Amino acid sequence: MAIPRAARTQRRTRIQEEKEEIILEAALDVFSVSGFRGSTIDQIAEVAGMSKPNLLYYFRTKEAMHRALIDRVLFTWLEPLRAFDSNGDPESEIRSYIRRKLEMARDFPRESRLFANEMLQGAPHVEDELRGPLKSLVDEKAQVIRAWAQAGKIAKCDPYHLIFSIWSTTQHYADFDVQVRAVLGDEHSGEGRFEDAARYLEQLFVDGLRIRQG
Amino acid sequence: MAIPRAARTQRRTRIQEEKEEIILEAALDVFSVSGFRGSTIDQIAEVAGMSKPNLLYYFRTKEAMHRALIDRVLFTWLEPLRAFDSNGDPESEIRSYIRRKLEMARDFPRESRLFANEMLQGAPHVEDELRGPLKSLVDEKAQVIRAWAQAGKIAKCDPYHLIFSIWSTTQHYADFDVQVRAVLGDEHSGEGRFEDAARYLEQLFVDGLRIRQG
DNA sequence: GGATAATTTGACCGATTGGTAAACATTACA
DNA sequence: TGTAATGTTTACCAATCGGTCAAATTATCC
Repeated sequence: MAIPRAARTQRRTRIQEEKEEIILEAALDVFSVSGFRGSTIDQIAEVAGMSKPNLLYYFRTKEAMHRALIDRVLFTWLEPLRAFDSNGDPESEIRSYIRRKLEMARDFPRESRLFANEMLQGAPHVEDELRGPLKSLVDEKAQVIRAWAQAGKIAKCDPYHLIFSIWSTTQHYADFDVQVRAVLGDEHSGEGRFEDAARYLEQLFVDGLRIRQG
Repeated sequence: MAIPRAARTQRRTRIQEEKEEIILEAALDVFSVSGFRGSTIDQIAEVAGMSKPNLLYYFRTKEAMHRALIDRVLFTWLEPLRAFDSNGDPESEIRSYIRRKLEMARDFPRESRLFANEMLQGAPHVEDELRGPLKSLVDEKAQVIRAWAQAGKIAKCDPYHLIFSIWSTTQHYADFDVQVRAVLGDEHSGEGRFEDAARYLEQLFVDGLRIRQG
């Protein structure tokens, strides 16, 4: 008789590892587009190429699948901020943080959209993680930025809103990809748009628009 | 016998105006959180305080409701960009554009989320509007910005990515509101956060972070 | 006030939803 | 190679989905 997944205590078999990977991959495809409520187990099963009861053998509910996915994404999603080095040079740290976040938007757009979907719905499944680990990490890095500002290395500015603005500008290229492509037109919506975005954003954050009064 | 709404040609009655307004208001509540697929007519009917068949008397399908809502939101959503004055002073135009967009994120977060939801799903219902009217408007304003750059009034920069960055940074406070509140903590997530954001963003766009090499 | 048009609702439909039961197939391991 | 554990599928369930219909109710206008 099959043992329900949650009750298993022994280490996972090869098949379990493989299949769970396939399922989460398919779930990412579906959840990232339609959100939790808008996605169905049948859709995920079809993308994964297996039967619905087979999915439910590995994840007992739709919510468990979403949970596993969100947990994994949430961890890797904060990798660039964790890599933000307090001892580094302010300019190069901010530049490379922007670059890394932009690369993630380019290489992992589904992960970005999954997260965005969850935020739009009011983060019903991850609010604890936001108030806990996320807030702690941001608090820590905000202190670093504040110290830089007080040392005169960068302009005085609210470090939290600085982080928000880096998040939003970079993730925009994943979450609003359709809009970006539509506005840029077919000519400029190739992969080169990430180069252009990187160049623009680095300039924006380092120099601003250097507006001169007419 | 009742005449289906779409076939009516005479002017709308008072009741029609009122009820359609109530329905769209309720639909905005629901669609903005759960997206099109994740929302149900029953949910909207409950929020609107009327029976499901009554909703369907005014809007023949769920899609028609969403359509009417998106059309209206799309128009008002571009109001600030339309108000962007080519003959104005670059600094004050950009400043007030940021301010206006931020006010919209504060005062109309549901509209922002409705739009974000549609983008995340690949804009299946509005891609034409993006490639048509939206692109035209952005093209026009991008030309203005480009002219300012060439006249040396602002730094040379990609005007499209400039517009994207204003969109993303401002709308972030509506779309990712839960995250912003979670990170800022209960103390700083009152309405004052929009003042802080406005101050930070205006500084960012005008001066950048004015990073000085150590 | 009565006729007519507009509005509202309860009952219902077939399709789809998340999830289950149990039979069947495959794998791991002695 | 046998057998017990693991993995897979078909058939199915109750609940919910978008939407229809006809009857009942209300507003409008003469």
